[in-house]
Order: sequence, then C-alpha cells, then structure tokens
Amino acid sequence: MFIFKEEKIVEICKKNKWRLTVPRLEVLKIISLSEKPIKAYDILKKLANKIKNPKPPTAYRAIEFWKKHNFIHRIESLNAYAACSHDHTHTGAQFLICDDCGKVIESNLYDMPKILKKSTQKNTFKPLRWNLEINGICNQCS
Amino acid sequence: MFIFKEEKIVEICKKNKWRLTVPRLEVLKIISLSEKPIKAYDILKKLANKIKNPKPPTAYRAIEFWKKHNFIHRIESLNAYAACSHDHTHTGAQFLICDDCGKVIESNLYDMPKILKKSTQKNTFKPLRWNLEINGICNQCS
DNA sequence: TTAGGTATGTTATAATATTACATATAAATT
DNA sequence: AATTTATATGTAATATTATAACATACCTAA
Repeated sequence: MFIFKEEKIVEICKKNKWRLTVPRLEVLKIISLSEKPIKAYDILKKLANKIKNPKPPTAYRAIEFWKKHNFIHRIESLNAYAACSHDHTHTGAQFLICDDCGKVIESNLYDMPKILKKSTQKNTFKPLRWNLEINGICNQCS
Repeated sequence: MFIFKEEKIVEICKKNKWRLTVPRLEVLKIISLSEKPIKAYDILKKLANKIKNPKPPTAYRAIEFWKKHNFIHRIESLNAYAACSHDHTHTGAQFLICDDCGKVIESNLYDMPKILKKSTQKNTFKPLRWNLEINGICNQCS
C-alpha cells in the first residue's frame, strides 16, 4: 500500500520515545510491502522468516502498536491491515476496495464531509473517529 | 434497533417468494428486538430458546439471508448485527457507534456525499456500496 | 408424484483474536 | 553502576467468529 523508509521510522520513533523493537519493525515492513491489505496470520507467516516461531500475540501486539500510532489501518470488512498512505494525524479514513482484485486505495478527506457532520448533529452525537469502506470496481479491473 | 412487524415480514416474503422459515423468522426477531447490535453467537444462544440445539450455520445462514435482502446490517467494527431502521433499498449505510454505551444509531443518506463521489472519481473507481462507521459519544452518554 | 431446487441439521474445522503469566529488556532513579 | 520501574516479548492455552462438507428434509412446479 505504502512503503515506509526505515530511517524515517527509526527517526520518528526516537523522537516520540517509542520503542522500535524487532517484531514491531518487521511487522510494519511486512504490512507496508504488501500489495494488498494483509491478514494477521499472513503477517505471522511472513514474520516467521525473521523471528523464530512467532506466535499470534507477537503479530497482534505489533499491529496494535502501529494502529494506535496511525501508521496502519485495519480494513474492517476484510479483517486485514494496510499501511497508512497519508500522514498520521487524520481521525477518519476511507478506503476504496476493489471487489475484483482486492486492492485497496486509501483516499483521505481529513475533515468529515459536511453532510455527515450534519447527520451526527441531528442525532446530537459527538463524532471522534470514522471509517468508511467503499466497495466497487477499480480502474484496472473495469 | 428497529422492530419489524411480523405480518409485514410475512407479506414481504410472500410477495418476493422468499421462504420464511422458522430459523429465519426467529433470527430476524432476535436481532430486531436487541437494543444494541448483537453478535452471532448471542443470536445463537437466544435462538436456542426457539429451536432445539441450533448450530452456528443455522444462525449464520439466517443472518446471511436477511443481510442479502437488506433487512439487517453488519457493523463491521463490532462483528455484530443490527436491524435496518430504514428502507431496504439503500446501497450505503452509516452508523453512529457510541464508544460508551455501545448503542448504534443508523443514519442513512441514500446518496453518497458529493465529496466522496468526487474522491472515487479522482481514483476512477466505480463505487457500488459503502459502509461508514463513526465512533463517538451519543446523546445519552455525553 | 416425482424431479429439481432450496433450506436445514449436524459434525467438524478454519480463521481471527485474546488472556494469562513468566521472562527479558529498556529507561529512570538512586 | 546497581537498583527499581515500566514496558515489551515468549509461550501456552483458549476464546471468538465463521465456514466447509455432506446428508436429510422440504417446498414448488412440471
């Protein structure tokens, strides 16, 4: 989805005083090198090339870490994970999921569309974060 | 979330020549009587009051049936199901999920917001259906 | 009333995710 | 530098969510 530069990651972690451990770095690499959103157990399988006999929690913990810091997203309808291709400040994300090839494009707006905001106001609901998944057919497949 | 009238359901099924079987009807009742989105295995537990020793496929098949016909929605981020509180024609849905009490408000737009449509066009992506989940704090909890 | 299609019952298992606790490592404090 | 504290990992077990496969039952229509 989006390839991170390792030096950049090292730098960001240092700056934020986050511990950049081996499982964390390897998991981020695996996700960011994947062409499509990748599932936890596929991450785990690839992780086995780097770490001796890793167990599910090792993968899930690293996933959780990067998700928390907005470096990756979970595509809910796919149970899969993709590197964030935008900056790490947005509280909402949207994804264009191709029903045909399975590739996912992240397409951020940063602000919630007015009409959605209005609809939350009508319900006196205070929105904090949002996730939009749009299924359809991508450029390449149509 | 939304309570269906049984006679109405019977009528709709007859009209569409859908088979309204016992597991299907009971599963729809269970979901529509639930205050919050309900999980498959909780549906299954409640179904046991109506059907002798039901197994997961019985619940999942009925869920699939109503989902296909747009009578219920799956809240992806919760792995849970809620009765559709709107009509059954929309191809997109959005949900306001309260992080505090877990209740979910369905708030449909029918048309995809222009800004989203524009963003799919920029990617020459042909949208077919969409699902938006907004987390935040509801009226009652704030 | 039989053939075809559709739905269910049942067993088993796959896929996804978390708990719990022991150990290790890094960072902060003395 | 040694000790304390907090954080991360290793590991086994198990919980949760979902599907496959196949036999049986049941509608519908010819």
